Amino acid sequence: MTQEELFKKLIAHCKEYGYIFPSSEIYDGLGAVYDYGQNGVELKNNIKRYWWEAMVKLHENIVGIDSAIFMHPKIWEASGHVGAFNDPLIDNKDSKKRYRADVLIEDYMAKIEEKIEKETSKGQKKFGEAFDPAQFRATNPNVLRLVEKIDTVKQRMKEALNSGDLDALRNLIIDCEIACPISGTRNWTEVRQFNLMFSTQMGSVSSDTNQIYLRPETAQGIFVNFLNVQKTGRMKIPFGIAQIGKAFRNEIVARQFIFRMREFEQMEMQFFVRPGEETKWYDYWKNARMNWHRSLGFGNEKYRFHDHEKLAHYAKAAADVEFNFPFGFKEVEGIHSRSDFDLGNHQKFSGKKIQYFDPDTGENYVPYVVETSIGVDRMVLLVLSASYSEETVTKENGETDERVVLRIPPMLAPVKFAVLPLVKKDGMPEKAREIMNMLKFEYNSQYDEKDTIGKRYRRQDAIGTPFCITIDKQTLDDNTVTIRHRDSMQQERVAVAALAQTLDKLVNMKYALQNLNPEKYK
RNA sequence: GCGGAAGUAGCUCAGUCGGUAGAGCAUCAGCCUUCCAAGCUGAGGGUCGCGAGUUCGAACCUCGUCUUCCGCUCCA
Repeated sequence: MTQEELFKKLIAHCKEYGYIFPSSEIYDGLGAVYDYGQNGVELKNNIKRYWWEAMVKLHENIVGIDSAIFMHPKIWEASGHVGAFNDPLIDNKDSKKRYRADVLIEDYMAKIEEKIEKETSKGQKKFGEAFDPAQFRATNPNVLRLVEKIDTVKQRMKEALNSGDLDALRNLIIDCEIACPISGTRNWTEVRQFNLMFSTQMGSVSSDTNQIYLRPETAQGIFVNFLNVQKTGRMKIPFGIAQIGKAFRNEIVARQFIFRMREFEQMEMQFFVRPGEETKWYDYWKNARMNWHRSLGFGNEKYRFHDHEKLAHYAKAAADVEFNFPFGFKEVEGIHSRSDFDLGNHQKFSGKKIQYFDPDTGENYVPYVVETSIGVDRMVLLVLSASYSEETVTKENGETDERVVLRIPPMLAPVKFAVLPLVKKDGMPEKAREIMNMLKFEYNSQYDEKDTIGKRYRRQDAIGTPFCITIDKQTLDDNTVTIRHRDSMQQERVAVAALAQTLDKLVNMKYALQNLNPEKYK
């Protein structure tokens, strides 16, 4: 089976077993939007809790917030999103290639620059040692014409971009006779504005509404609350603020199931450090976050770092944690050294002083930021694609059979165990209910008495339930049950009195968290 | 947005020459019950993606449209 087939099967499995449904399905769906079903929401919540506890609970100097999705429009100017998330795009009808209109024009101008260089070097040859490039450029008619052309184009582009006049931008491309580098033709579509931020209006009277954006990242909610948290929480640098929340991006093409969605959830932690110490903390968090990922036990070889060479507008250094998805190594988390870009810009745009007085050094400064930012939905997909497996099992009579099993780490599994009476008679269902009632306050569980026991085991395998508690005749005699393990299919017999404790060891998240304890690395 | 493919029951699919829709699995109820699915009986479930057109008659032919998947383009 190819990876592509496997991925398709996984998507079908997610729908069939209540993990993920296409949004608005009865209305034919809504592109790149998905809903989490009864099992998906449990998995997602468990992932979020594992992250939150690893960050906030285990670190004395990290606290959480939950900021609003709506934010002051100026924030997105300060963050650089208004500038960087607005692209005028144009397609070549022959090659089917899409370009940023402003980039096409810039490339065109760069070519003219090259021509000027050529002219200049020609002049150099002609005049030899006495050649003065500045003088040449100011007088040579060819160069002057080219310079004038650049100035005109630059001016027209600036006007078009500033006024948002897309037709003017297209006319400029036509007038410059810019051709597609692939097809070589000048058969262009209209220029269209792609704004990656969703917008809406705030204020009910239409004449004085403000356009506001749905946040394209959660980080800014942390930055604008930096002073609030630092002061009210008496936080001392270095410290972090964590947040889990929805963000929205109007992706041009959103694909690959829940990997790239228009509405998605992020888990972000901004760590504020003393300038000059950012590299130390950047390395620390790269390490800490990789350990968190590896603790899930999917195999270290499935993860790798990808260090960015081309950096985003805010970044000084950036690395992705990549996971080997069915469609290749892809980013699940980013660790970024953001310098004082964000706090500095908010200081500038808001006019409010955003600084920290460091009692150790006696200095006032704008802290530097090291960010860890992970996609919740990508984590869900990671866990599901790493867990999904189709196995051949050999029966007692030698025949083979297929089973589909989600090997989700027990602490993340939506349903921790199922309680199953071996048969639906002789008081077994009653006994099973009794056990169920005893345990249901601790864990998510299911009761099932329909169909044969083997079929019920397979049903639980398919949703990833790690343990099945089976009540049989012996239970009624000596008050013991069997625990059937999902991965090995092995059974062990346990006294009902010891059941709660036994299960706790198997499914409680705290044991994994103990292994991540930052104190251990001090 | 462009190109390609596909939309029939919850799922996988069949449906001949145009003649009012079928199977298996799944679900539900009952029976039986032997610790690794597919024993027996019965039941529910579909405006054939949507809209026009051709026709006495359309799941099937024609046109349009929507959606999904794959590729291209973009990606903080």
